[in-house]
Amino acid sequence: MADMGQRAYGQYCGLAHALDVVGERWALLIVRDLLVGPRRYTDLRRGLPRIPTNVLSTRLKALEEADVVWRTVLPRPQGSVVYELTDYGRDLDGIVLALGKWGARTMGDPGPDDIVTPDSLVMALRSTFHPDAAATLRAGYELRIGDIVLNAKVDHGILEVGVGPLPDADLIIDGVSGDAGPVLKALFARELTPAQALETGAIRIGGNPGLLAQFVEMFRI
Amino acid sequence: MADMGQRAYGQYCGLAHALDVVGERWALLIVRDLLVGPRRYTDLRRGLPRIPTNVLSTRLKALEEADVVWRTVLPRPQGSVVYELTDYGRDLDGIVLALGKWGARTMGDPGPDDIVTPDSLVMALRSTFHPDAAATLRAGYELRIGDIVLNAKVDHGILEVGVGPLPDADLIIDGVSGDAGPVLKALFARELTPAQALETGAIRIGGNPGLLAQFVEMFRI
DNA sequence: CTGGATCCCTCACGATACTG
DNA sequence: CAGTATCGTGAGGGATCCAG
Repeated sequence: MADMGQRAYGQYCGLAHALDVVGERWALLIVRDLLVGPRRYTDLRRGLPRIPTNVLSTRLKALEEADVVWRTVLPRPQGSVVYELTDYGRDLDGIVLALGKWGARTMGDPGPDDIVTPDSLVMALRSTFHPDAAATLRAGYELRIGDIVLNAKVDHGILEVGVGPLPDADLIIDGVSGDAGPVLKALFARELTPAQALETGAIRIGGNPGLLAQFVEMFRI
Repeated sequence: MADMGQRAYGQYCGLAHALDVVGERWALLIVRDLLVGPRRYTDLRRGLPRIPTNVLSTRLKALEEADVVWRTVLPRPQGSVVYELTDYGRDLDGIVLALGKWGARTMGDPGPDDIVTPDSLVMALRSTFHPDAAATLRAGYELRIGDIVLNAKVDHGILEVGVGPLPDADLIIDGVSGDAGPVLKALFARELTPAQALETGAIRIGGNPGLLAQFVEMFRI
Protein backbone atom coordinates (compact mmCIF):
# COMPACT_ATOMS: atom_id res chain seq x y z
CA MET A 1 0.00 0.00 0.00
CA ALA A 2 2.63 2.46 1.01
CA ASP A 3 4.58 1.96 -2.19
CA MET A 4 1.56 1.62 -4.41
CA GLY A 5 1.76 5.20 -5.51
CA GLN A 6 4.28 4.51 -8.23
CA ARG A 7 2.53 1.50 -9.71
CA ALA A 8 -1.03 2.78 -9.43
CA TYR A 9 -3.08 3.22 -12.54
CA GLY A 10 -3.83 6.82 -11.71
CA GLN A 11 -7.52 6.54 -12.40
CA TYR A 12 -10.44 7.18 -10.11
CA CYS A 13 -12.36 4.17 -11.36
CA GLY A 14 -13.89 1.12 -9.75
CA LEU A 15 -12.19 -1.25 -12.14
CA ALA A 16 -8.79 0.34 -11.64
CA HIS A 17 -9.22 0.04 -7.91
CA ALA A 18 -10.34 -3.56 -8.19
CA LEU A 19 -7.19 -4.28 -10.18
CA ASP A 20 -5.12 -2.60 -7.49
CA VAL A 21 -6.62 -5.09 -5.05
CA VAL A 22 -6.86 -8.37 -6.96
CA GLY A 23 -5.20 -7.54 -10.26
CA GLU A 24 -1.67 -8.48 -9.37
CA ARG A 25 -0.18 -11.70 -10.45
CA TRP A 26 -1.43 -14.79 -8.55
CA ALA A 27 -3.99 -12.85 -6.51
CA LEU A 28 -7.11 -14.20 -8.20
CA LEU A 29 -5.77 -17.74 -8.11
CA ILE A 30 -5.37 -17.41 -4.37
CA VAL A 31 -8.92 -16.13 -4.19
CA ARG A 32 -10.05 -19.05 -6.34
CA ASP A 33 -8.69 -21.57 -3.87
CA LEU A 34 -10.07 -19.69 -0.89
CA LEU A 35 -13.50 -19.66 -2.50
CA VAL A 36 -13.53 -23.42 -2.10
CA GLY A 37 -12.89 -23.11 1.61
CA PRO A 38 -10.51 -21.80 4.25
CA ARG A 39 -6.93 -22.81 3.58
CA ARG A 40 -3.69 -22.79 5.46
CA TYR A 41 -0.52 -21.32 4.04
CA THR A 42 0.75 -24.75 3.12
CA ASP A 43 -2.53 -25.70 1.48
CA LEU A 44 -2.25 -22.65 -0.73
CA ARG A 45 1.31 -23.54 -1.63
CA ARG A 46 0.25 -27.02 -2.56
CA GLY A 47 -2.56 -25.66 -4.73
CA LEU A 48 -0.26 -23.11 -6.38
CA PRO A 49 3.06 -24.96 -6.67
CA ARG A 50 4.66 -22.35 -8.90
CA ILE A 51 4.05 -19.38 -6.65
CA PRO A 52 7.18 -18.11 -4.90
CA THR A 53 6.67 -18.12 -1.17
CA ASN A 54 7.49 -14.47 -0.83
CA VAL A 55 4.86 -13.60 -3.41
CA LEU A 56 2.30 -15.72 -1.59
CA SER A 57 2.95 -14.00 1.70
CA THR A 58 3.02 -10.57 0.07
CA ARG A 59 -0.33 -11.23 -1.61
CA LEU A 60 -1.92 -12.56 1.52
CA LYS A 61 -0.83 -9.51 3.43
CA ALA A 62 -2.16 -7.17 0.77
CA LEU A 63 -5.43 -9.07 0.48
CA GLU A 64 -5.79 -8.98 4.22
CA GLU A 65 -5.21 -5.26 4.30
CA ALA A 66 -7.74 -4.80 1.53
CA ASP A 67 -10.32 -6.71 3.59
CA VAL A 68 -10.56 -9.51 1.06
CA VAL A 69 -8.93 -12.13 3.24
CA TRP A 70 -9.08 -12.92 6.91
CA ARG A 71 -6.22 -14.39 8.85
CA THR A 72 -7.10 -16.50 11.85
CA VAL A 73 -4.86 -18.25 14.30
CA LEU A 74 -6.73 -21.29 15.52
CA PRO A 75 -6.58 -21.24 19.33
CA ARG A 76 -5.71 -24.85 20.13
CA PRO A 77 -4.92 -27.69 19.78
CA GLN A 78 -3.03 -26.76 16.65
CA GLY A 79 -2.43 -23.04 16.86
CA SER A 80 -2.29 -23.13 13.09
CA VAL A 81 -2.95 -20.20 10.78
CA VAL A 82 -5.95 -20.22 8.52
CA TYR A 83 -6.79 -17.84 5.71
CA GLU A 84 -10.36 -17.39 4.60
CA LEU A 85 -12.30 -14.91 2.57
CA THR A 86 -14.20 -12.06 4.12
CA ASP A 87 -17.73 -11.33 2.96
CA TYR A 88 -16.23 -8.81 0.59
CA GLY A 89 -13.82 -11.38 -0.77
CA ARG A 90 -16.58 -13.93 -1.18
CA ASP A 91 -18.38 -11.44 -3.39
CA LEU A 92 -15.76 -12.24 -5.99
CA ASP A 93 -17.32 -15.66 -6.43
CA GLY A 94 -19.43 -14.81 -9.45
CA ILE A 95 -16.60 -12.88 -11.07
CA VAL A 96 -14.09 -15.68 -10.63
CA LEU A 97 -16.57 -18.21 -11.96
CA ALA A 98 -17.39 -16.05 -14.96
CA LEU A 99 -13.75 -15.35 -15.74
CA GLY A 100 -12.92 -19.02 -15.46
CA LYS A 101 -15.73 -19.89 -17.80
CA TRP A 102 -14.61 -17.24 -20.24
CA GLY A 103 -11.06 -18.49 -20.19
CA ALA A 104 -12.05 -22.13 -20.53
CA ARG A 105 -13.47 -21.41 -23.98
CA THR A 106 -10.04 -20.78 -25.44
CA MET A 107 -8.06 -23.17 -23.31
CA GLY A 108 -6.13 -25.60 -25.47
CA ASP A 109 -4.57 -28.80 -24.32
CA PRO A 110 -2.47 -28.82 -21.19
CA GLY A 111 1.22 -28.18 -21.47
CA PRO A 112 3.64 -30.79 -20.24
CA ASP A 113 4.02 -29.09 -16.86
CA ASP A 114 0.41 -28.05 -16.39
CA ILE A 115 -1.27 -29.46 -13.36
CA VAL A 116 -4.85 -29.78 -12.21
CA THR A 117 -5.65 -29.13 -8.60
CA PRO A 118 -8.68 -30.12 -6.53
CA ASP A 119 -9.68 -26.52 -5.88
CA SER A 120 -9.42 -25.51 -9.51
CA LEU A 121 -11.59 -28.47 -10.47
CA VAL A 122 -14.22 -27.56 -7.92
CA MET A 123 -14.40 -24.09 -9.39
CA ALA A 124 -14.35 -25.43 -12.94
CA LEU A 125 -17.39 -27.56 -12.21
CA ARG A 126 -19.20 -24.67 -10.59
CA SER A 127 -18.34 -22.30 -13.42
CA THR A 128 -19.64 -24.59 -16.16
CA PHE A 129 -22.82 -25.58 -14.36
CA HIS A 130 -26.12 -24.79 -16.05
CA PRO A 131 -28.87 -24.74 -13.40
CA ASP A 132 -31.72 -24.99 -15.90
CA ALA A 133 -30.45 -28.37 -17.07
CA ALA A 134 -30.77 -29.62 -13.50
CA ALA A 135 -34.05 -28.03 -12.55
CA THR A 136 -35.86 -31.26 -11.72
CA LEU A 137 -32.92 -33.35 -10.60
CA ARG A 138 -31.62 -34.46 -7.26
CA ALA A 139 -28.51 -36.60 -7.30
CA GLY A 140 -25.05 -37.05 -5.87
CA TYR A 141 -21.87 -37.70 -7.84
CA GLU A 142 -18.34 -38.69 -7.13
CA LEU A 143 -15.68 -37.64 -9.61
CA ARG A 144 -12.22 -39.08 -9.77
CA ILE A 145 -9.72 -37.19 -11.89
CA GLY A 146 -6.27 -38.64 -11.61
CA ASP A 147 -5.82 -38.93 -7.86
CA ILE A 148 -8.28 -36.14 -7.14
CA VAL A 149 -11.66 -37.09 -5.73
CA LEU A 150 -14.54 -34.64 -5.75
CA ASN A 151 -18.10 -34.83 -4.60
CA ALA A 152 -20.95 -32.99 -6.27
CA LYS A 153 -24.54 -32.75 -5.17
CA VAL A 154 -27.29 -31.39 -7.38
CA ASP A 155 -30.62 -30.46 -5.90
CA HIS A 156 -33.13 -28.79 -8.22
CA GLY A 157 -30.80 -26.36 -9.88
CA ILE A 158 -28.46 -25.92 -6.94
CA LEU A 159 -24.97 -27.37 -7.22
CA GLU A 160 -22.60 -27.99 -4.37
CA VAL A 161 -19.10 -29.24 -4.99
CA GLY A 162 -16.43 -30.19 -2.53
CA VAL A 163 -13.18 -32.04 -2.25
CA GLY A 164 -13.37 -35.65 -1.14
CA PRO A 165 -15.45 -38.74 -1.80
CA LEU A 166 -19.21 -39.17 -1.67
CA PRO A 167 -19.94 -42.59 -0.15
CA ASP A 168 -23.54 -42.91 -1.30
CA ALA A 169 -23.05 -41.35 -4.74
CA ASP A 170 -25.67 -42.14 -7.36
CA LEU A 171 -23.02 -42.02 -10.05
CA ILE A 172 -19.27 -42.39 -9.95
CA ILE A 173 -17.22 -41.03 -12.84
CA ASP A 174 -13.65 -42.09 -13.05
CA GLY A 175 -11.30 -40.35 -15.46
CA VAL A 176 -8.91 -43.17 -15.93
CA SER A 177 -5.88 -41.87 -17.70
CA GLY A 178 -3.42 -39.18 -16.76
CA ASP A 179 -5.06 -36.68 -19.10
CA ALA A 180 -8.42 -36.80 -17.40
CA GLY A 181 -8.51 -33.01 -17.40
CA PRO A 182 -8.73 -32.68 -21.19
CA VAL A 183 -11.25 -35.53 -21.29
CA LEU A 184 -13.52 -33.71 -18.88
CA LYS A 185 -13.06 -30.50 -20.85
CA ALA A 186 -13.85 -32.32 -24.11
CA LEU A 187 -17.03 -33.69 -22.57
CA PHE A 188 -18.11 -30.29 -21.29
CA ALA A 189 -17.25 -28.63 -24.61
CA ARG A 190 -19.27 -31.27 -26.49
CA GLU A 191 -16.21 -32.39 -28.41
CA LEU A 192 -16.73 -35.86 -27.02
CA THR A 193 -19.94 -37.70 -26.26
CA PRO A 194 -20.37 -39.72 -23.08
CA ALA A 195 -20.75 -42.84 -25.22
CA GLN A 196 -17.45 -42.19 -26.95
CA ALA A 197 -15.74 -41.52 -23.67
CA LEU A 198 -16.96 -44.85 -22.35
CA GLU A 199 -16.14 -46.80 -25.48
CA THR A 200 -12.61 -45.53 -25.72
CA GLY A 201 -12.05 -46.18 -22.06
CA ALA A 202 -11.36 -42.54 -21.35
CA ILE A 203 -13.76 -42.76 -18.44
CA ARG A 204 -15.28 -45.52 -16.39
CA ILE A 205 -18.41 -45.23 -14.37
CA GLY A 206 -20.03 -46.81 -11.39
CA GLY A 207 -23.47 -46.55 -9.87
CA ASN A 208 -26.40 -45.77 -12.14
CA PRO A 209 -25.12 -45.43 -15.73
CA GLY A 210 -28.36 -43.81 -16.83
CA LEU A 211 -27.36 -40.67 -14.96
CA LEU A 212 -24.29 -40.01 -17.10
CA ALA A 213 -26.03 -38.37 -20.04
CA GLN A 214 -27.82 -35.89 -17.84
CA PHE A 215 -24.68 -35.24 -15.85
CA VAL A 216 -22.87 -34.15 -18.98
CA GLU A 217 -25.90 -32.09 -19.97
CA MET A 218 -25.56 -29.99 -16.83
CA PHE A 219 -22.08 -28.75 -17.59
CA ARG A 220 -21.17 -26.80 -20.66
CA ILE A 221 -18.22 -24.68 -21.69
CA MET B 1 2.96 -16.31 -26.40
CA ALA B 2 6.32 -17.66 -27.35
CA ASP B 3 7.90 -16.58 -24.09
CA MET B 4 4.89 -17.31 -21.97
CA GLY B 5 6.26 -20.61 -20.86
CA GLN B 6 8.35 -19.08 -18.12
CA ARG B 7 5.68 -16.83 -16.67
CA ALA B 8 2.72 -19.20 -17.03
CA TYR B 9 0.84 -20.28 -13.95
CA GLY B 10 1.33 -23.91 -14.80
CA GLN B 11 -2.27 -24.85 -14.23
CA TYR B 12 -4.74 -26.39 -16.61
CA CYS B 13 -7.58 -24.17 -15.45
CA GLY B 14 -9.96 -21.77 -17.12
CA LEU B 15 -9.19 -18.99 -14.69
CA ALA B 16 -5.45 -19.40 -15.07
CA HIS B 17 -5.82 -19.24 -18.82
CA ALA B 18 -8.06 -16.19 -18.60
CA LEU B 19 -5.39 -14.50 -16.50
CA ASP B 20 -2.79 -15.41 -19.11
CA VAL B 21 -4.93 -13.52 -21.62
CA VAL B 22 -6.28 -10.51 -19.73
CA GLY B 23 -4.55 -10.76 -16.38
CA GLU B 24 -1.50 -8.73 -17.14
CA ARG B 25 -1.16 -5.18 -16.03
CA TRP B 26 -3.29 -2.67 -17.99
CA ALA B 27 -5.00 -5.33 -20.09
CA LEU B 28 -8.45 -5.08 -18.53
CA LEU B 29 -8.32 -1.29 -18.59
CA ILE B 30 -7.70 -1.45 -22.32
CA VAL B 31 -10.65 -3.81 -22.61
CA ARG B 32 -12.74 -1.44 -20.51
CA ASP B 33 -12.18 1.40 -22.95
CA LEU B 34 -12.77 -0.80 -25.97
CA LEU B 35 -16.06 -1.96 -24.46
CA VAL B 36 -17.30 1.60 -24.89
CA GLY B 37 -16.47 1.53 -28.58
CA PRO B 38 -13.71 1.08 -31.13
CA ARG B 39 -10.68 3.19 -30.36
CA ARG B 40 -7.54 4.24 -32.10
CA TYR B 41 -4.11 3.87 -30.59
CA THR B 42 -4.05 7.50 -29.63
CA ASP B 43 -7.51 7.35 -28.13
CA LEU B 44 -6.34 4.53 -25.89
CA ARG B 45 -3.29 6.52 -24.87
CA ARG B 46 -5.47 9.47 -23.99
CA GLY B 47 -7.75 7.26 -21.92
CA LEU B 48 -4.80 5.59 -20.17
CA PRO B 49 -2.28 8.41 -19.80
CA ARG B 50 0.00 6.45 -17.48
CA ILE B 51 0.48 3.47 -19.74
CA PRO B 52 3.90 3.27 -21.37
CA THR B 53 3.50 3.18 -25.12
CA ASN B 54 5.50 0.00 -25.48
CA VAL B 55 3.27 -1.71 -22.95
CA LEU B 56 0.20 -0.54 -24.84
CA SER B 57 1.46 -1.93 -28.11
CA THR B 58 2.59 -5.17 -26.45
CA ARG B 59 -0.83 -5.65 -24.86
CA LEU B 60 -2.67 -4.88 -28.06
CA LYS B 61 -0.59 -7.42 -29.92
CA ALA B 62 -1.18 -10.07 -27.29
CA LEU B 63 -4.90 -9.34 -27.11
CA GLU B 64 -5.08 -9.51 -30.87
CA GLU B 65 -3.34 -12.85 -30.91
CA ALA B 66 -5.68 -14.13 -28.22
CA ASP B 67 -8.66 -13.15 -30.38
CA VAL B 68 -9.88 -10.58 -27.87
CA VAL B 69 -9.12 -7.56 -30.02
CA TRP B 70 -9.42 -6.86 -33.69
CA ARG B 71 -7.12 -4.49 -35.54
CA THR B 72 -8.54 -2.78 -38.59
CA VAL B 73 -6.94 -0.37 -40.98
CA LEU B 74 -9.68 1.89 -42.23
CA PRO B 75 -9.49 1.91 -46.04
CA ARG B 76 -9.89 5.60 -46.81
CA PRO B 77 -10.06 8.51 -46.47
CA GLN B 78 -8.03 8.22 -43.31
CA GLY B 79 -6.17 4.95 -43.50
CA SER B 80 -6.11 5.06 -39.74
CA VAL B 81 -5.84 2.07 -37.43
CA VAL B 82 -8.75 1.10 -35.24
CA TYR B 83 -8.89 -1.44 -32.44
CA GLU B 84 -12.13 -3.05 -31.46
CA LEU B 85 -13.24 -6.03 -29.47
CA THR B 86 -14.05 -9.34 -31.07
CA ASP B 87 -17.19 -11.17 -30.02
CA TYR B 88 -15.03 -13.09 -27.60
CA GLY B 89 -13.64 -9.88 -26.18
CA ARG B 90 -17.08 -8.38 -25.87
CA ASP B 91 -18.06 -11.33 -23.71
CA LEU B 92 -15.92 -9.72 -21.02
CA ASP B 93 -18.52 -6.98 -20.67
CA GLY B 94 -20.34 -8.50 -17.71
CA ILE B 95 -17.10 -9.42 -15.99
CA VAL B 96 -15.61 -5.95 -16.36
CA LEU B 97 -18.82 -4.37 -15.12
CA ALA B 98 -19.00 -6.70 -12.13
CA LEU B 99 -15.36 -6.19 -11.23
CA GLY B 100 -15.76 -2.44 -11.51
CA LYS B 101 -18.78 -2.53 -9.27
CA TRP B 102 -16.94 -4.70 -6.77
CA GLY B 103 -13.98 -2.35 -6.72
CA ALA B 104 -16.11 0.76 -6.41
CA ARG B 105 -17.35 -0.41 -3.02
CA THR B 106 -13.93 0.10 -1.43
CA MET B 107 -12.76 3.01 -3.52
CA GLY B 108 -11.79 5.91 -1.30
CA ASP B 109 -11.31 9.46 -2.40
CA PRO B 110 -9.23 10.18 -5.46
CA GLY B 111 -5.55 10.76 -5.06
CA PRO B 112 -4.07 14.05 -6.22
CA ASP B 113 -3.03 12.56 -9.56
CA ASP B 114 -6.08 10.41 -10.16
CA ILE B 115 -8.03 11.24 -13.26
CA VAL B 116 -11.49 10.39 -14.52
CA THR B 117 -11.90 9.52 -18.15
CA PRO B 118 -15.02 9.49 -20.33
CA ASP B 119 -14.77 5.77 -21.02
CA SER B 120 -14.34 4.87 -17.36
CA LEU B 121 -17.37 6.97 -16.49
CA VAL B 122 -19.48 5.27 -19.12
CA MET B 123 -18.58 1.93 -17.65
CA ALA B 124 -19.09 3.18 -14.11
CA LEU B 125 -22.63 4.21 -14.94
CA ARG B 126 -23.35 0.91 -16.60
CA SER B 127 -21.86 -1.07 -13.74
CA THR B 128 -23.93 0.67 -11.06
CA PHE B 129 -27.20 0.57 -12.97
CA HIS B 130 -30.14 -1.25 -11.42
CA PRO B 131 -32.62 -2.16 -14.14
CA ASP B 132 -35.48 -2.87 -11.76
CA ALA B 133 -35.42 0.74 -10.55
CA ALA B 134 -36.00 1.84 -14.15
CA ALA B 135 -38.54 -0.73 -15.23
CA THR B 136 -41.26 1.75 -16.14
CA LEU B 137 -39.13 4.69 -17.16
CA ARG B 138 -38.14 6.18 -20.45
CA ALA B 139 -35.89 9.21 -20.31
CA GLY B 140 -32.69 10.77 -21.60
CA TYR B 141 -29.99 12.39 -19.53
CA GLU B 142 -26.94 14.49 -20.12
CA LEU B 143 -24.15 14.33 -17.53
CA ARG B 144 -21.35 16.82 -17.25
CA ILE B 145 -18.46 15.82 -15.05
CA GLY B 146 -15.66 18.30 -15.22
CA ASP B 147 -15.19 18.74 -18.95
CA ILE B 148 -16.60 15.31 -19.73
CA VAL B 149 -20.03 15.13 -21.27
CA LEU B 150 -21.98 11.89 -21.34
CA ASN B 151 -25.38 10.93 -22.60
CA ALA B 152 -27.53 8.24 -21.04
CA LYS B 153 -30.81 6.87 -22.25
CA VAL B 154 -33.05 4.68 -20.15
CA ASP B 155 -35.84 2.73 -21.74
CA HIS B 156 -37.77 0.34 -19.52
CA GLY B 157 -34.85 -1.23 -17.76
CA ILE B 158 -32.38 -0.87 -20.60
CA LEU B 159 -29.56 1.63 -20.21
CA GLU B 160 -27.42 3.00 -22.97
CA VAL B 161 -24.53 5.31 -22.23
CA GLY B 162 -22.23 7.09 -24.59
CA VAL B 163 -19.73 9.90 -24.77
CA GLY B 164 -21.04 13.24 -25.91
CA PRO B 165 -24.04 15.50 -25.33
CA LEU B 166 -27.73 14.68 -25.60
CA PRO B 167 -29.46 17.68 -27.15
CA ASP B 168 -33.00 16.81 -26.15
CA ALA B 169 -32.15 15.47 -22.67
CA ASP B 170 -34.98 15.37 -20.17
CA LEU B 171 -32.54 16.09 -17.36
CA ILE B 172 -29.11 17.66 -17.34
CA ILE B 173 -26.84 17.02 -14.38
CA ASP B 174 -23.80 19.18 -14.05
CA GLY B 175 -21.11 18.28 -11.54
CA VAL B 176 -19.75 21.71 -11.02
CA SER B 177 -16.53 21.44 -9.14
CA GLY B 178 -13.32 19.69 -9.98
CA ASP B 179 -14.13 16.77 -7.70
CA ALA B 180 -17.32 15.84 -9.48
CA GLY B 181 -16.18 12.23 -9.48
CA PRO B 182 -16.42 11.82 -5.69
CA VAL B 183 -19.72 13.70 -5.69
CA LEU B 184 -21.21 11.24 -8.16
CA LYS B 185 -19.79 8.36 -6.16
CA ALA B 186 -21.24 9.80 -2.96
CA LEU B 187 -24.64 10.09 -4.61
CA PHE B 188 -24.51 6.51 -5.91
CA ALA B 189 -23.28 5.21 -2.56
CA ARG B 190 -26.10 7.03 -0.75
CA GLU B 191 -23.64 9.06 1.27
CA LEU B 192 -25.21 12.20 -0.17
CA THR B 193 -28.81 12.91 -1.06
CA PRO B 194 -29.76 14.71 -4.25
CA ALA B 195 -31.19 17.53 -2.16
CA GLN B 196 -27.92 17.96 -0.30
CA ALA B 197 -25.97 17.90 -3.51
CA LEU B 198 -28.15 20.67 -4.90
CA GLU B 199 -28.10 22.77 -1.74
CA THR B 200 -24.38 22.69 -1.37
CA GLY B 201 -23.92 23.52 -5.00
CA ALA B 202 -22.08 20.29 -5.66
CA ILE B 203 -24.31 19.74 -8.67
CA ARG B 204 -26.56 21.88 -10.80
CA ILE B 205 -29.35 20.59 -12.92
CA GLY B 206 -31.29 21.59 -15.98
CA GLY B 207 -34.42 20.24 -17.59
CA ASN B 208 -37.01 18.54 -15.44
CA PRO B 209 -35.82 18.60 -11.80
CA GLY B 210 -38.41 16.03 -10.83
CA LEU B 211 -36.38 13.39 -12.63
CA LEU B 212 -33.36 13.74 -10.38
CA ALA B 213 -34.57 11.61 -7.49
CA GLN B 214 -35.38 8.71 -9.74
CA PHE B 215 -32.12 9.11 -11.60
CA VAL B 216 -30.19 8.65 -8.42
CA GLU B 217 -32.42 5.72 -7.52
CA MET B 218 -31.31 3.87 -10.63
CA PHE B 219 -27.63 3.80 -9.73
CA ARG B 220 -26.25 2.23 -6.63
CA ILE B 221 -22.82 1.17 -5.48
C1' DC C 1 6.33 -30.00 10.22
C1' DT C 2 4.10 -25.15 9.44
C1' DG C 3 4.62 -20.39 8.26
C1' DG C 4 7.04 -17.77 6.67
C1' DA C 5 11.74 -14.44 5.83
C1' DT C 6 15.93 -13.62 2.98
C1' DC C 7 18.89 -13.63 -0.86
C1' DC C 8 19.98 -13.14 -5.71
C1' DC C 9 18.90 -12.84 -10.40
C1' DT C 10 16.08 -11.90 -14.36
C1' DC C 11 12.74 -9.97 -17.01
C1' DA C 12 8.42 -7.23 -17.27
C1' DC C 13 7.30 -2.89 -16.62
C1' DG C 14 8.00 2.28 -16.52
C1' DA C 15 9.92 6.53 -18.57
C1' DT C 16 11.58 8.83 -22.41
C1' DA C 17 13.32 9.56 -26.95
C1' DC C 18 12.82 8.79 -31.54
C1' DT C 19 10.92 7.25 -36.33
C1' DG C 20 8.03 5.88 -40.74
C1' DC D 1 -0.79 9.08 -35.94
C1' DA D 2 1.03 4.76 -34.65
C1' DG D 3 4.00 2.87 -33.07
C1' DT D 4 9.67 1.19 -32.24
C1' DA D 5 14.13 1.76 -29.61
C1' DT D 6 16.59 2.23 -25.54
C1' DC D 7 17.58 1.96 -20.87
C1' DG D 8 16.87 1.84 -15.73
C1' DT D 9 14.24 -0.13 -11.93
C1' DG D 10 11.62 -3.09 -9.16
C1' DA D 11 8.26 -6.95 -8.98
C1' DG D 12 8.34 -11.57 -9.62
C1' DG D 13 10.83 -16.23 -10.01
C1' DG D 14 13.70 -19.66 -7.65
C1' DA D 15 16.34 -21.44 -3.97
C1' DT D 16 17.57 -21.52 0.57
C1' DC D 17 17.25 -20.63 5.40
C1' DC D 18 15.02 -19.97 9.93
C1' DA D 19 11.74 -19.56 14.03
C1' DG D 20 7.98 -21.68 16.61
